[in-house]
Amino acid sequence: MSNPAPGTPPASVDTPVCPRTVRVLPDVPAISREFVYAVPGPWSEDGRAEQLAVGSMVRVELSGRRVGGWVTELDPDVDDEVSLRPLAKLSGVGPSEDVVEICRWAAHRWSGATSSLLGTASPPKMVARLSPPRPSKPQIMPDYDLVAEAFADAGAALRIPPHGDRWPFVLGAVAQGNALVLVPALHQAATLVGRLRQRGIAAGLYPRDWAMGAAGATMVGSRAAALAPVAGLGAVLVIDEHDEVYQEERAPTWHAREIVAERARRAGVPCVLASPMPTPEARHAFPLLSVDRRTERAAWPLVQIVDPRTDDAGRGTLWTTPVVRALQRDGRVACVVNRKGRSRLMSCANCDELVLCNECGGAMRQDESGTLVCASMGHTRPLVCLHCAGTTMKNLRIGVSRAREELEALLREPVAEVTGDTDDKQVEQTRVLVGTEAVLHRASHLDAVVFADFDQELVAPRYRAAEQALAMIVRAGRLVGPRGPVGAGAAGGPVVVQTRQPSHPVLVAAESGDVESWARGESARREMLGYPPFAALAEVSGVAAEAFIEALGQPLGISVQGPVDAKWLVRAPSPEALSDALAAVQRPKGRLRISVDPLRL
DNA sequence: CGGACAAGCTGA
DNA sequence: CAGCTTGTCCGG
Repeated sequence: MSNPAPGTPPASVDTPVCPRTVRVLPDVPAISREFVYAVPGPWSEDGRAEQLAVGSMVRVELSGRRVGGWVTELDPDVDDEVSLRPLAKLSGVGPSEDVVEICRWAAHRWSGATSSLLGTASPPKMVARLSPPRPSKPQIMPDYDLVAEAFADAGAALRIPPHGDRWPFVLGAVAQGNALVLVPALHQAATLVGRLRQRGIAAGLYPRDWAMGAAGATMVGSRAAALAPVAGLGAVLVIDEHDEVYQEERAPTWHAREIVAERARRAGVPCVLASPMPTPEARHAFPLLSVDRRTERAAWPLVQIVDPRTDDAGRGTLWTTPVVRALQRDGRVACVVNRKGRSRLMSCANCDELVLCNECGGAMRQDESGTLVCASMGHTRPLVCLHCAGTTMKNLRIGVSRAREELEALLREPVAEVTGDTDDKQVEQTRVLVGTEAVLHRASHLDAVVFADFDQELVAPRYRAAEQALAMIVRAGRLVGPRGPVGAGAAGGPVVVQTRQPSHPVLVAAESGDVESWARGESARREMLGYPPFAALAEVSGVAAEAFIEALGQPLGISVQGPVDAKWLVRAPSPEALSDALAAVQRPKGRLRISVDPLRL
């Protein structure tokens, strides 16, 4: 697909529309200015001028050196055409015009450089020309009312349980035309592409098959695929939209789900956000649809809650009797012991109740003077147990290494510690694995998963702690299988959760396979506390942060908190209000990092 | 970003 | 005051 030049005068009759000048955004991180270059005369003769389109990748001379860049406008208004330098090279086909526009929108939305988004939207290897699209077999819509309903209007937040079948919805998406399908991991995307091709559907993997999408095909990929070219886009589907991998962690901290939702809106096609636990963001943007309750419940894992306060034998160690018993049964098991973050968790030495903030529910720790301070909001209270008035607390934090040693002694068999650099062979050969959350990414097909200290997750000083905790149970549940026989598969093993908060909404949701009441509560809480999607946040840090905050001032509706650890928090009632306010500030010199709606906060 | 150029610092 | 470092500006 070569874009016709928009806004070119209708004048010259038969001559092909060839731009004489183009505006170019250089691919240099620190440069956000665009520059106008002349299209070299000979390019009109050899057809290169004709190929120029918004998004085209070119090389230009910029202050004495050659840099890459993207064409952002054809025949822009310019004062003196004479002094323009010529384009140095036409490198290849680039992002389509709609994607260039989306990159501009996203750069503003997440207060970052357009060039960084265009880089993600560009082919990994230069593409000289697009080949004509492969024919895609006409699709038969799956005979399933929910699929039809999901893709009927603007889209939906679609609740499918951890072991629910997403394939009918993939077929539903491709039945609308060329689809954009996002999955959390690239290997899942590759599998999906294979399945689609078996069905005779023209599908490509992003970024590898960039040119296929540009020519016209269904595109499947992970986060980066949000910026894939898809000529003839008919529908968008995001699988497991709750997964955190959809947000870029480097600034600009763009979110694939938000980008594809905006693309779908602009293209007037449906956008379906599927997940076992639709996020407040998805539920805020789209109507909620769900499979029926009975099907949903059966496709959740079996979740067993163990409260260490009721297990005398377990006092003082991480491993309670029910957990040890579960681990002694046959089969492969993984234990998650999380020591991430600095949330040192304490419990009362007398009654074993957790030491939590009575104002916000977050974990508390002792400061130098012995006073309890909550990590999230900074509330303080004296060192007294609210439950039994005890004044002696014990530290619950335990490292993975010690947990492994304890477990090995209890089970009298080898236990492998899984870290980032444990080799796969060892992971495969050992029956019992211990590690941080990473163990859930490394292992496959387990017979049980144990969360040894789930309270660390539930009370972590992050506003998304509960959501992240539930997502972990979903991940574990996928490794052990569904609680009830689903289709041909047998019932799977348990996800065992050790917690001192057995009635926490996240655990009630996981245990019952019904996340609705948790989700409503979570949305209400976010709205009340002013967190996304009901408000927008930006974390501003770096040496230039102070000057930036000073220049920002106090625009109406914008609040500024901090500095805490040399970081400021800017809060606005909406993403638009936030990005407009941030964009209005003249950027001071020096390093500045702006994280919009950061995950860890 | 990286080159150009200006202003500031140093040593003979 | 040459020779060098450091800072600031700007690119078509």
